[in-house]
Amino acid sequence: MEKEKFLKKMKTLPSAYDPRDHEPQIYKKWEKSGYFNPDNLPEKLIKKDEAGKELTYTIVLPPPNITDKLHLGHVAMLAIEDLLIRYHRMNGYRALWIPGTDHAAIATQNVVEKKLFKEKGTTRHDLGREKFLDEVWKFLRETQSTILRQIKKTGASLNWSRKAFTLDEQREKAVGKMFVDMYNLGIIYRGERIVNWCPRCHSTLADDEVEYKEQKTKLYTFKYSKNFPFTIATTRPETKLGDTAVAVNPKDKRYKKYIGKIYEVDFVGIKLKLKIIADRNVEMDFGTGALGVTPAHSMVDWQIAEKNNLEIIKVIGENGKVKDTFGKYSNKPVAEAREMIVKKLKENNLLEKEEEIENNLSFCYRCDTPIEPLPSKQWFVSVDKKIKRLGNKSLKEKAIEAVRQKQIEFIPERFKKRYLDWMENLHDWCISRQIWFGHRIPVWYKKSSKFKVQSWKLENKKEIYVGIEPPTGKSWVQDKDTLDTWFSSGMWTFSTLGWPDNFKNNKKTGDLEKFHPTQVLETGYEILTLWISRMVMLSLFTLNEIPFEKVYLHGMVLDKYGKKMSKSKGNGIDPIDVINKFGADAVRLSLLIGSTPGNDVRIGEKKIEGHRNFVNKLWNISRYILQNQESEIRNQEINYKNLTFADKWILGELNKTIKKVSDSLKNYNFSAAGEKLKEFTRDDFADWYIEVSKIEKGKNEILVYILKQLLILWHPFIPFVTEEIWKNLDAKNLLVIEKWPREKDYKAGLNQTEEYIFMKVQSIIVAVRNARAKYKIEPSKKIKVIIYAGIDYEMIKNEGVLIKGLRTGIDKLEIKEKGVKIKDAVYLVVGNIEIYLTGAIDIKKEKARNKKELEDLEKYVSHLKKKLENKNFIANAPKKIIKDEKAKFKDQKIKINKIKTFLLSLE
RNA sequence: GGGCAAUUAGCUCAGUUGGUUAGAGCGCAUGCUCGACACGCAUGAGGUCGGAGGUUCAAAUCCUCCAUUGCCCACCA
Repeated sequence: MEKEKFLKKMKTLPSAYDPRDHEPQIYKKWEKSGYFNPDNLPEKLIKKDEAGKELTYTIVLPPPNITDKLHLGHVAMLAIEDLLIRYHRMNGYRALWIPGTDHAAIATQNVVEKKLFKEKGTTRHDLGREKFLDEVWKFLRETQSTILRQIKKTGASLNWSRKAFTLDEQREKAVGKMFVDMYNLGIIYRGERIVNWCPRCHSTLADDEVEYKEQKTKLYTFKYSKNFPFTIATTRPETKLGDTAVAVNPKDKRYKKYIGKIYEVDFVGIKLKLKIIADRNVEMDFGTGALGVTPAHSMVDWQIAEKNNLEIIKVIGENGKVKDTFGKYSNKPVAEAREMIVKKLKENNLLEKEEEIENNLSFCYRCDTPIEPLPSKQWFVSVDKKIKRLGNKSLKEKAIEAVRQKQIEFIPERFKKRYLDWMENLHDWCISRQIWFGHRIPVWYKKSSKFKVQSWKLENKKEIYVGIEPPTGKSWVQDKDTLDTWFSSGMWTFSTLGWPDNFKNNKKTGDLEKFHPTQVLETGYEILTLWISRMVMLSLFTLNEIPFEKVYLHGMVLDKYGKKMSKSKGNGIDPIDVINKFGADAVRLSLLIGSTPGNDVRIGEKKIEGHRNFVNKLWNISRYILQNQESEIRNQEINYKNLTFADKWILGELNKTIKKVSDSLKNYNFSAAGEKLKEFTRDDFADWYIEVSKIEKGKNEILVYILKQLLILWHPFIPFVTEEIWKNLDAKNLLVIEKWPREKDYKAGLNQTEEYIFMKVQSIIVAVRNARAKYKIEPSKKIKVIIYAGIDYEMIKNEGVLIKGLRTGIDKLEIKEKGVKIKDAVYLVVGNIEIYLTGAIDIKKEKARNKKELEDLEKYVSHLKKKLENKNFIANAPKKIIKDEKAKFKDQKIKINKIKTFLLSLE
């Protein structure tokens, strides 16, 4: 009769939690509540600092590319950030998490270009700039909502009303203002730099568009002329027409005497003036150890030339041919010029050696043409120019200082070194890109002028106009180039908070005042240098304030074989698939647990499945409690006067868990926090306390209380299922805004001895329960159990002292009890079980059973006792004695847990 | 070439400033369908912590060297 009633009750909630039935509705409910917007959070939840100012907590979402589809790396990022945001929201902060997308100029342009070519066979040059950009925007309108929609599926509590895009109107304003400000201060200037030029595509290539290939090339060893004292080696004789120096290693004894000298030579009919200079980048072992410096056509040589103020002679033009100022070599294609020069050298007996070497050459990723490094006019941000407003420090200095002085901290710390190393070697930042999609450079030139300018100082103000709004009149042409995407995303922390409108007369207002600097920037370590450094510099430049206090770097998400996930390999896990299959909670948990900051994480479906199972476990815990505890008890206070041993213990464990979880989260140790919660939920609460509670059924407000606390603690990790259970508990508010539990002293925990004994008792109680069920013993009947606290559970079981009796039947327990000598027993009651714990043990009897082992044990125990009791004895003991002591027990394979229990028994 | 990391159970990984017995999940073995949960429960097997030295009363943890793997940067004239 009673059983039927119970089973009927059980049917109201399904035994397996199906996320698909709940997640979409829950997210809608959250959005409707408005709590993702910190302005809407209830006043009474918000904490204030000593000055009476409300606490805020801000994270900007690293904007995914607008054409992206969600991958597991995104989900890892979202899970971590959502965890931080939800945790702080529940802790009384006005927590703001700003969503947005990045226009990802190069990537997006490439996608559209490829698509156009595939569908219509047209290139962007066929279309022209305006029509091509129309196509890009058309494409973006189709794709842009995908990533945002997918982000919502993960449960991310982003403030959608503050959504931003790196190329929207507000950001365009910010970018323009930044450029103009920097230009006016001389931080932005125009200069030359070597770029990767594809003579076939007639365009520059970004560094990541260059492909390197091992190739066999000829290395020529030659003398420039007869009057030049030594030979040099090159794979590109034709560029030697532009040499202005020869570099050697300063340590190289062979050439030391030549350093500083200038030679005028006749190189295959062309006059060159060569200075011998020292540079430690020159390898003594390569070639002849002497390097002909061609500033205009090699990256390294360019740097050497800059350092040594060398003249720059351009030999090769954008068409891949020699320029027209080189006599008979003029206008010859590179390969032809090379042949001619080699031939000439041979004729003059200047070619000493011709050998084949393996060489790493750069090619255009699109057309496989060898790259021609060429100098080209570009816009730069100076990182070295001192800025008055910043205490006469440069951007570089400020950005280094902020980290050195620990205004910005890295998690994990090792990335601090990488940041500083990179920063210290930082050269001026080239911000112009020869692509069409992006923020167009806000510079206009007079149509008539030829902008032959080398640096900002030489700009003729009448010929150039720099401003946010275009100049009036038709005589102006805008610069064709666009800005590096990192220029706009580098402003992300403050451009999303209303800069420049919210920054008047050097004072922050509105959101900018409230939420900047942000607290954490959480992103993948691969963009540490690309993005983070730029954000630091731009924020310091314009606000003279750091953009964020902490940088948390997560690793890459790899497949279960440790490979990068990619579609072409077919090894990728589509997060949307697994979210549908296992639920967003399970996916999030899989990415949070078992991963540590800065380290890559491997993930396979099996892992997600395991966490799905755990989520289901939590569901069933609540299902059991909900069905057994009537609603009137759900808000009842705990009566601390009337606690059982078990109650005290579980409340004590809960306190420890709250502390451990809170501490771990504060230290960005998400995995540890999650694992501790899992351990408490399953091992302590479900497998033990709930089982014990079944012994004495009835009202138990502690069950409900602990469940509620658990839901709060779990919520930042697995928001959906916890919110759903919370709803079933007749809670008035959404769990999103529930207060995080404080670690309290309930005076409910156990003392150390009690705890130790209790740990022992745990398994016995479960065994009793099992035995009761098996032998159909009335729940009301009292059971008396006697345990040797001094003996390990394993020993008890093996030796069949008491537990075996329990497991095989209560009757036998009674019989065994007769032979036991009890003294100094501890008595306790759990439900209807009376437990006597005794430290007494009949050593003689045990000895007889296993003499050898026990002797060893006793010896070791006394040794340990000494060690434990007298640390000074150990500390002060001569080395030799300690070593002898150790040697005595070296070969004994004694399981230490036996020793420990023995130790207890001897005391 | 420069730098950073990793190496712990069959697999994937934890292991906070050196300190009682090196942990978890998965997998494996055995037994459980008893009133939340088989997406479950109980019990168990499995590790000389990559190798070699060193520091220390005490090392997975600190130092040195070596090996293997991965990543980042520079780029070979």
